[in-house]
Amino acid sequence: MDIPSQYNPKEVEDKHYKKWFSSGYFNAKVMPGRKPFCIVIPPPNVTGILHMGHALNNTIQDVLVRYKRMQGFESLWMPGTDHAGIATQNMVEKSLAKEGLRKEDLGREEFTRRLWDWTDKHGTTILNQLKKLGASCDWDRTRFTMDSAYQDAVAEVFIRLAQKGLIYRGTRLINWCPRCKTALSDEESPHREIDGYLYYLKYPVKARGQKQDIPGHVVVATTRPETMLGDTAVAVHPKDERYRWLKDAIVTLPLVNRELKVVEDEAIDPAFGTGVVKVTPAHDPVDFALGKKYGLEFINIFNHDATLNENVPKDFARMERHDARKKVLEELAKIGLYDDKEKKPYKVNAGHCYRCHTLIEPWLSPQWFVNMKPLAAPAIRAVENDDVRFTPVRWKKVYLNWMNNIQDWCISRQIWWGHPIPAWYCLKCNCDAGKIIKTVLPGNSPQAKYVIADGAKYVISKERPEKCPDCGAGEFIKDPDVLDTWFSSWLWPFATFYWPFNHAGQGLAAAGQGKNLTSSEKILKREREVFKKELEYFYPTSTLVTASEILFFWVARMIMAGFEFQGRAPFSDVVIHGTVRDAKGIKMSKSLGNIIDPLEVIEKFGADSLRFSLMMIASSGADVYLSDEKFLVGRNFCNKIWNATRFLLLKIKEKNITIDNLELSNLEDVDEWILDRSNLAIERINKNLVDFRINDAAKAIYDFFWHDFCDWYIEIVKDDFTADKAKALIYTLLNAMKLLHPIMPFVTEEVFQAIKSHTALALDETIMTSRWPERKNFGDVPREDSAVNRIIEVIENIRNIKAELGIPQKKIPLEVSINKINRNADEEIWRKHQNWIKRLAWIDRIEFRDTLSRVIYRTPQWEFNLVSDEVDTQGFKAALDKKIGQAQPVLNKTLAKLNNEGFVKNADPEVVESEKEKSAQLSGQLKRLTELREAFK
RNA sequence: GGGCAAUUGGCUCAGUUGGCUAGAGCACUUCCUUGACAUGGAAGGGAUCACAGGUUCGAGUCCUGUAUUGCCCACCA
Repeated sequence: MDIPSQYNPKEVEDKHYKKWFSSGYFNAKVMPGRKPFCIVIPPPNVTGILHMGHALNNTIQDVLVRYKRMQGFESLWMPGTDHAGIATQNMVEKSLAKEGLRKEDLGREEFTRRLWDWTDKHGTTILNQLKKLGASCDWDRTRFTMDSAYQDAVAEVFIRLAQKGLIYRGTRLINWCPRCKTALSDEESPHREIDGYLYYLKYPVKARGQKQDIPGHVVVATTRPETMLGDTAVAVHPKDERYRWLKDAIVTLPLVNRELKVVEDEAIDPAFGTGVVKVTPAHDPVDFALGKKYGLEFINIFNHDATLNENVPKDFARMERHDARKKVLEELAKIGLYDDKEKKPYKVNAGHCYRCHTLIEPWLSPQWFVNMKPLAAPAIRAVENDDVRFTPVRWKKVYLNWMNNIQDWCISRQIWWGHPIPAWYCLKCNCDAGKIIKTVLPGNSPQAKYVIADGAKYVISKERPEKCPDCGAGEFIKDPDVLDTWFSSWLWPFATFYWPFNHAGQGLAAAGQGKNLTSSEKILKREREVFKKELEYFYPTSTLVTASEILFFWVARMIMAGFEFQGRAPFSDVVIHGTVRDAKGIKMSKSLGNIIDPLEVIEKFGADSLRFSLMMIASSGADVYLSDEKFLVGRNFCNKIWNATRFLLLKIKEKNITIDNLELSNLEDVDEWILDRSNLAIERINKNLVDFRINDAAKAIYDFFWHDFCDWYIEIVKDDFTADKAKALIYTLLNAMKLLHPIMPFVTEEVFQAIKSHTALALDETIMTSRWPERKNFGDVPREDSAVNRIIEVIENIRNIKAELGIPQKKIPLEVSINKINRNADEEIWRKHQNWIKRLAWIDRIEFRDTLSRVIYRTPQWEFNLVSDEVDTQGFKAALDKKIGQAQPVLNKTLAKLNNEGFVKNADPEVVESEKEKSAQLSGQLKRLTELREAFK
């Protein structure tokens, strides 16, 4: 039998994965009488390529799914991808640019076709990469947020919310990305600090009527001077005495020569700037509110690409916003209304597009919104009640804080890739009312042909309406916008089960896009029943594993959708893990060039090494700092497992031992010891996995396997390798492999299969579906005081003293003297286990005597001497002094406690007792150490 | 501006209801190729638990304040 001394993951991983997949081990189905466990994957973008964040996220999920599967749950991990509207469109646009084309050159239909082509070609890349990682998803269920049944779910949801009055169309100031040329939600426009200036502009003022004692101008402070072209008012605080006179003045907007209104509002801070604010209702959220409140004019001065439009003086039209700023300042300076020396550096917080990082322009435009407050209510309650729990729990507060301040959600996007908005506009009615204008916008707006104004009348319907309910005309245009990607993602936990069951499954739907299905109505009906049952069985799902970045985007909204459309939360636990960073703590990103590619790590060390290392490092919820060396833990552990197995199997072969059952017999103390340690490991791992402390579970199995099993048990048992021992070894090894399987699926399967083929055991087909180990008692072992623990202590003492004496690792004789008290029992332990001591402490013979020529170590039970000429007394004495120096203050502290009445009176009696024991033990120890030290003068 | 965290050996982190001579991994020092593994084994050094108060018989752990760092939210131009 040839087993190489180094584990080679490459030969192993693909082989096992193929086998698992083709055997259907990943598939889950409705199993009445069996409890379900379900995780829906956070669907990666179709544009995605596996990065370390995915590796971390999906390893955690796989660990949980595999653990539950082995525990006998019907364990489903639902996979799929997200169409990622803006991201995907940007990507395809980029590839188009290589051909020198823009999407407008192709037109919407052709561009959409390209998007589908691209999705078909690249959309499964990341799923295949997840397979490399070992992900045990039920791949037959793979869903896509744009497949036909899913589109139906999205339309259904839109219609239901619209019917409830929770969706409305309105003209609001929204976050506009001038590069992606679409509206974004607040969440998609994160604020970032940018360096800017506070500019002081002078607006000419003259008296209204007789009053003469007013200045010639008023100074306003602004960070965005270019927006002054859209000003329609100035504002001050009503109690600001300095500007009393403004009410009776005429303020003129320079360059434009528009008269500005003067408004007074509590919101104005007199202490900021000059206390006078320029008001641009169409381009600033605060000003927008003021505009609404005081009935100001809204003048939109920007095009959709953030160039100035025709609502500004001719010289400025079509200028880019930054150039316009420069020119506005120059022109004002020319007429003495601005002095460049008076600007002050100022940090501005401004929204940025989360896809392309372009500075957001607050822009007034008609969009679709969801009124979120009513949806939030049950989702807040559920988290408050712990019906949905967060791990780590601190996220609960973050969630509640956001939910309690939730704003309406802008869901329309002016892009081409995404779910259509099921809204239709009657051309006749709307054109007659001037609400739809047939025109061509400058630039390349997707709304090129029709401008649908605020207040246009619409019909909400999945299909094109036949007739207008008002005028009876039959010509409609479809709303040209698409829905926010997250408007489909928030349905993921139930839309993946084909809710609302109007469409058949993937196969059928893909074949006919829903059109050729009339002949298959029976199948459709049957499928519908199946899907309903599945949703009933697997929903609510169990645990959602995600990064904190998408808590609001996705997690919060899923909880809301769950309540709204299923009447229940979509999952009971949300596990939030940290962000993957490099060794310096900087977030890994492609643009910074500090990424570590998980696929390269898999290639180099294997998926198990990657998985184990990640799980070991990622303490729950904390950020993960990675560097190449970190993966050595996993690689070394794989190798350790491999070699331990190799050793056992070679020994079994060499001794010609046949193992055909795992009924353990003739157990000795050391066997009971390791079985006890096994039980402890099982307990720890279960506890930690239930609490989602996967790193602690990983540590527990690591310590058990490496230290208890390899360092002690295998080492002790080595020279007494009987058939009974072999059984106990294999039994323990199998249990360890099962405990480790969720984290390291491949090497554990390899070991499992190796055991299977090298023994006569009737094992399961695969470790994947074998039963999770349970605690089992083998006689009662006094844990602390067992003979094995005492011998381990002896061995450690001898090794320790040898090092202190500077005796190199050579075999030397040991003299031992056992104390008279309890002599027989103690001596028996020594005599019985002297072979262990000899081998593991490097002793060549043990002599039992009444008195020793020299005592070098002493315990209450025995004392011993190491016979060697090469003794470094200096080092030994120093070591003794150090030990005495450490023990003395502790003893003093303990005695002080015991002399303290308060302590003896108030402390738990058990604690007092243990302090007493401690003091006795310490003073004994100190006495022995001091005696030894004296003897070594 | 509001909120939430964190601060423990050189580095990364444990320390779960207050009882700890504060643990682990990596790194470091010394020794060992012994018949599974040098991707290994053995031993060791190294921390006044950010700081200042407080509660308590007792504080790394609870409370208050300070400092530093990080994250999230927010319409102060």
